[in-house]
Amino acid sequence: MSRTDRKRSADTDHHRAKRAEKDVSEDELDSVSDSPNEEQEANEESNFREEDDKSTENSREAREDQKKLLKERKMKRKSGIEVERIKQLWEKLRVRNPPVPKDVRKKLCDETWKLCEGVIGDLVLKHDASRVVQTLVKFSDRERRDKICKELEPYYYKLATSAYGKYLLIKLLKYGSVKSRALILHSLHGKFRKLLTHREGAYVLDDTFSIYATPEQQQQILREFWGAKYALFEGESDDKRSIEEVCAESPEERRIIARNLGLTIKTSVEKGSTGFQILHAVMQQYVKIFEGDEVRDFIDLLKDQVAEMVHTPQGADVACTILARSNAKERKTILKGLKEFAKPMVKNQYGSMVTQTIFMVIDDTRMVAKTFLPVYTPDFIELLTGKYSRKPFIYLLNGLDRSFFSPRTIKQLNQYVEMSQETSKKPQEKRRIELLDHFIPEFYKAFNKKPYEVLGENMGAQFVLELVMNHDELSNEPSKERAKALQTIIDCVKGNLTKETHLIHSKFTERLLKTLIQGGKWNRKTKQIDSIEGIGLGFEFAKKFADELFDLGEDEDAVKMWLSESGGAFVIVGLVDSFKKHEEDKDAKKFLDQLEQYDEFIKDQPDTNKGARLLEKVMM
DNA sequence: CAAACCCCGGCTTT
DNA sequence: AAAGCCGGGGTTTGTA
Repeated sequence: MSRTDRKRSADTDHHRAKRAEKDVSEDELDSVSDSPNEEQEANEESNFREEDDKSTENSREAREDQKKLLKERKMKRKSGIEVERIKQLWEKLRVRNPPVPKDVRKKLCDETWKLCEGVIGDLVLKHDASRVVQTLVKFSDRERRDKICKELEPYYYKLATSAYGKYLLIKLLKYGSVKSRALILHSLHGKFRKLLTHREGAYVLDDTFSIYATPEQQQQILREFWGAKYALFEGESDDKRSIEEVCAESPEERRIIARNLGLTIKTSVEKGSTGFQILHAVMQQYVKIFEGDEVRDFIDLLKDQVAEMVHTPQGADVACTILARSNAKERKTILKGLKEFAKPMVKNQYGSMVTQTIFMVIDDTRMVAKTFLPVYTPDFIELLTGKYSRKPFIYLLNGLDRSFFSPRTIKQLNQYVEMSQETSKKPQEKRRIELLDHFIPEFYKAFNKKPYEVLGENMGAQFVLELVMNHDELSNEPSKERAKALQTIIDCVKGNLTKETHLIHSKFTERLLKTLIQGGKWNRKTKQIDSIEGIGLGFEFAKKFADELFDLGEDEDAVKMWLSESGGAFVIVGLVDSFKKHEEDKDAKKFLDQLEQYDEFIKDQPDTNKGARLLEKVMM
């Protein structure tokens, strides 16, 4: 039964219909098919039996069946009354609309608990009774939950692999204390590998691993996949070595571990479990130690489904590793499978790293551009301003600039590049430039489409700055596009500054303008500007800017307007700095002279206008 | 570039 | 289950 089926049957149930619709906290368990009745239960059990011994011969079958049926009836008589009573209580307990008053709920709970205590193990594998226990868990206090957990200790594997029991197990983990979670983990210990390949168990294990297990417990679980020898629980072994350490010590051990991991991965992937986070973690271990043919086989196994793992931390690491280590042909296949998901991938925290790794390690930049550009083009503005998605593009423009990438990230990305040495030949910088060559026209197109909106967004303005400041030697030198963009920027900041909507009021505008006027970013180390020459920035831009906005000092109102905004005044500071270096230019000189007239006006600015304060100093 | 700030997810508490 | 604290990462800011 699929999840949706389950939901549907739940929805049609008459009990359910009365329920408040918005109650989403309802656990999945409760949405298991409703209206349990004896027939269904009997069916369940007979199904179970059939599964257990399929080998029964026809002739003996009848007799065996009868025997079992009899036994079943007996069982029912023995604990049947209790089950009935428990279910009655549960019917009252589970009502949601109106909710059961607390005191009544407690009474019902206590009574249910009295009946359940000691027989929980018998209840949990029946689909209706297991729901009773779930509700009980939900409404119980810490102490009682712990007791339930303890009582179920021998049953957890069965629970995890049971279509009905698995929900109870998840619920126990969810509401359980740290201690009871450890208990459950411990009881499942030794069975993790079996669970991963089990239809129901894989879900339970994945949740357990990715949501409830502590980092130590995660390591513990993963070690079990190395091989039986390493499946020791805490206390049983103090071996805390990482997989690399163990494998570095003994080639023989490495071989065994690699075989175990490889086999597990292969089985799971072929079963269609590529999306499980725990599997990503197992793969992450594997790719740390695989070598030779193992690498080729692994890539071959996954090359069509990389998209399924780029959104988890471990999966992204695996994806980056195989991208780095695959050869040209393999990369082509991988990219083909990724194309369709390129947009969600680059927007994802981890997926954007994968995207950037693709940009950084693949020699065939033409193929990369051809694969991704068409997907990005319709939404470039969104992507350029996205928290994560902008990173790969910033990289293209500016390399691994430390003001955009943390040392940790830089190190990690460089490791992938390192790994790619065997299969990639071009210098990394060459790859970046080639790719940029393809991308830059699209960047400009995106900006031109909605310049005002892009500049209005902080991230957008930052990107535009990187864009126009880029001065790599590209084959189709985009100087025309750049000049046009610079003009567009000036056009966008024309107009009345006192208007709320003027760009000067959005945070980054002032920086953008000042940097362009200075002709480069301020370098704190060298205490000067890293100026970029020959692309129309610096003095050239400053003159143009002053000319278009202030008519080079002849338009008093415009100058005053800029001076009375702190942000605007900082921009003027930039102009003054720039013009002072070029006093031989008559326009520059004229502007400076004109500005002297505003001496008083600047002095009269309140202290909140920090830009004006600074301007006073610079003008002296 | 560094300090301040902010936002979010995870964890603890009631 | 809700509220609040904490730490990490990312962003903004300050104005050389």
